[in-house]
Amino acid sequence: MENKHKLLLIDGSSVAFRAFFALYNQIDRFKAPSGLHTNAIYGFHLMLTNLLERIEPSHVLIAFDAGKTTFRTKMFSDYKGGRAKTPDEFREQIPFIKEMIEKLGIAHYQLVDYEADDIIGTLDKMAEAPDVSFDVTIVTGDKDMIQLVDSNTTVEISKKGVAEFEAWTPEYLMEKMQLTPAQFIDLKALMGDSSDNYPGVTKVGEKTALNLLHEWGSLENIYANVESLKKSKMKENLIADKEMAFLSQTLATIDTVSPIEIGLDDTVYSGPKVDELSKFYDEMGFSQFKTKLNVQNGDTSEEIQAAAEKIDFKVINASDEISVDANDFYYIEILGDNYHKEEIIGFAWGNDKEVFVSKDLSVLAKLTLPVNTYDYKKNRVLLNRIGVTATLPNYDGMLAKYLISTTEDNKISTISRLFDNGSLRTDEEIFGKGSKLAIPSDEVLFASLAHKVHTLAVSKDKMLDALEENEQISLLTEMELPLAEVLAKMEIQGIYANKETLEVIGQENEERLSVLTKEIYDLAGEEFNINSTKQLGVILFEKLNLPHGKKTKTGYSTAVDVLEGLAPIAPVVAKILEYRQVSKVQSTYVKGLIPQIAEDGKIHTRYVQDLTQTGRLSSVDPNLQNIPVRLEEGRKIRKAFVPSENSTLLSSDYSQVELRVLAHVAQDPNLIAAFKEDADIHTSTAMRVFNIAKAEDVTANDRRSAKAVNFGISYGETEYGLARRLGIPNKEAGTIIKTYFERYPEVATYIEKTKRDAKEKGFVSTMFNRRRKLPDINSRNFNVRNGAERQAINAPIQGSAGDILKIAMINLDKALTEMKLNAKLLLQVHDEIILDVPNQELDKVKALVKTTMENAVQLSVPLKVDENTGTTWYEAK
DNA sequence: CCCTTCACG
DNA sequence: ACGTACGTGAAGGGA
Repeated sequence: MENKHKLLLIDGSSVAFRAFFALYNQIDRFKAPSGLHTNAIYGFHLMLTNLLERIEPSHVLIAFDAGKTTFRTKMFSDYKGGRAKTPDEFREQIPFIKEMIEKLGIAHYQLVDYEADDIIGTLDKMAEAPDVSFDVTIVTGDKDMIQLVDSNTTVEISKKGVAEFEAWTPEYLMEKMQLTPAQFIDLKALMGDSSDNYPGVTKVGEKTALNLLHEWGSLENIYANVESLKKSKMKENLIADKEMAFLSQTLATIDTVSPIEIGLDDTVYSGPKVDELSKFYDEMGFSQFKTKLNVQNGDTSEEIQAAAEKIDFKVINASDEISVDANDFYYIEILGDNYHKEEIIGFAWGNDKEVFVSKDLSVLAKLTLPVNTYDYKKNRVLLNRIGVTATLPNYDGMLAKYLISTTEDNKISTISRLFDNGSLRTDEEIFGKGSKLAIPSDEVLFASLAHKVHTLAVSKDKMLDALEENEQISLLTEMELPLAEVLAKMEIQGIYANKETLEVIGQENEERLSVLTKEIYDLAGEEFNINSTKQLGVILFEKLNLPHGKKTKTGYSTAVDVLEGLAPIAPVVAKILEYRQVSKVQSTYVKGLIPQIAEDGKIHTRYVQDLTQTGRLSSVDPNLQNIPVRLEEGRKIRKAFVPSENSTLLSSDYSQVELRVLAHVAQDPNLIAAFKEDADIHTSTAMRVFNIAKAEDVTANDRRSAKAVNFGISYGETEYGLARRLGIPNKEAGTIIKTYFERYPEVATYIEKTKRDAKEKGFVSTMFNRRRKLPDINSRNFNVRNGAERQAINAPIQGSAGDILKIAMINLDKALTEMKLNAKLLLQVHDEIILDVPNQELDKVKALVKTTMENAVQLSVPLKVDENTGTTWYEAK
């Protein structure tokens, strides 16, 4: 096969500008030793690295604007006029960006009288000549270059930060705006461009321009038919501004035959000039890039150490005396994440002054604890596997970092960056990733372990200060740390899963799937891969010509709601829906779970304690928080989950806990009253919103609507969303929401206050001071901002409910121990816990779980717990 | 590796 | 003028 070349063309001026503003809020952090600001240089580098890794181009060119005046200013003197002066902090960085580009082995170019766009357009056309045929990716900060997209040119526009781009292709342009690339020029001709400062046609914005183009196809055709437009202000404007429209069209058109003096051969990507680049990084103070560069070029560990920071350590063997102090940290390394299966490959302990490392497990067993940790739960499980019981410390670096901020991950390398000097290399750098994951040499491994312990020790005080500042100390010591112990025990305990039961279900599924497959092939008139949405789309919407609803960015959507609409008119669709259901159960829950059953006949999930934005847990490897329940089809899977001998499964769940939390935090009298009366909350809302006097007069449909509103409110639902969900007109949904807020006025006040608070402080909190930062809450982008507002409304509710169950679990574990009961907590599913209870303890434990959960905290409304028991999880629900 | 789909609260 | 509910994890397809 022909090896296709890939050309990456970057609008350096606009990307640099984007980079500058992406890191503008941290401008003071980015300073070279010389005092030069480096945020744009750094951000530009990040973007570049990201693009080079993702696109793997063979050729790259970065084009810059040459100066203020261009051939366009000669045509229209106001072109790009009226722009705010570029900040000095930005301008001073441009020469360094160019220097960096050269050292990275990338070509850059600018041309007097022309813009970067024209250079890129010209090279793009050269790269499309039949004898060369490159794949071209153009990267820029604004939409002007969308006109260049075609079958082998993609335009990526920087969206957010330094890593997010929106990729424009002809298909995407058609889907988003129903325009061809050439029409995009006419769009700008009509609507003008405020940043390039040409006006287009008076009063014509994007919407009107799109309507005109959809109707007439081109600017020329609009004017050819302008007289046939019905009399309106718009028609007058079009006629009056005709000249400006065509001038704008010319200004908007990129010159693809500009007189550039370079060719494609000059854009070959040669790769970094390591020594020069390394020196440049020193000048800029980019220690992380330097470390990475050294690693990529296979330097010995010694040199890596020199580039990073050398942490001294002592290697300890089984026969050595060891010393450990309660203020020390310890850290245990495994390859990958699954601490139920992976072997310990080394460990370290110590403090910011001295660190010890070892690979000898007998040494690990001698470490008498408590000692500060990083991911206590992991250590507790790993030590348990070698017969050692870990002791809970008062501080855990991972949990502390998670509580301080959920915006980033909580890796030690991230802690190093945020709370130390950032010299710690990432695990990916040390161990590789994917298929290349491997244990490094002892030398590298030990250095890395020592550095981790050092980082944890150095960062502890700063992180405690941050927790103190946030009033989160007790959240760490009284919630997350004790919970880590409870979760560790649950994970170690595991839940029995019956392989035979799963196999029987699997057998039945296979038979059904093979029948369904045949039926679908028959109805479709051909064989195809039913699991492929792409192939399915072709069958349904091209071959069978069914009406397609929404489209995804890759093709037709075949999601359930779309298919459900088609089922009545095409029998094959009903079969496909049934196939999907069975196939989901088969692949994820039968085929997926069987290999997860360990030798002890149990499944041991891992709860991720430091991930969610709201404070909930998540469950992985396997996920036991999404075992089917809603449809009988999948619910059968629960028959495979069983208690230990002479025991029963007990499932206890909070009833409407999030709405109760809402009632409490909002202090809404009507909502509180409803819960105090133990009313059916959805019926109660229906009565209030639809003005129904008696509960028995509430129809099923009223209740369904009320239920949708009750849930929607805590997610910040909009009128449009509710209308769609209920299949009613927007206006009607609007009335329902409006009435809801009249009946529950304090809920309305609470939501407004929460949004205001979030905008002011940049974060929201749960009842227990857990925080969620909302960096987008003041975004100028309507969608992004609205999204953040919904998160602001939801996070305190979902998060407080999560915190409440965490408290209940800690209290319950304690009570079970104190009462010397043998019942064991097995699983947690957000508002529900599942226990394995010896039959003779059942009554006692049932009552204990209920009271413990209902009294975890005192709210203005009662907490209510429902319970179910059974000899399988299927029955206990 | 990203996208889509679908399982749960 | 813009798209649409919050929070997750896993599997399969296809580049």
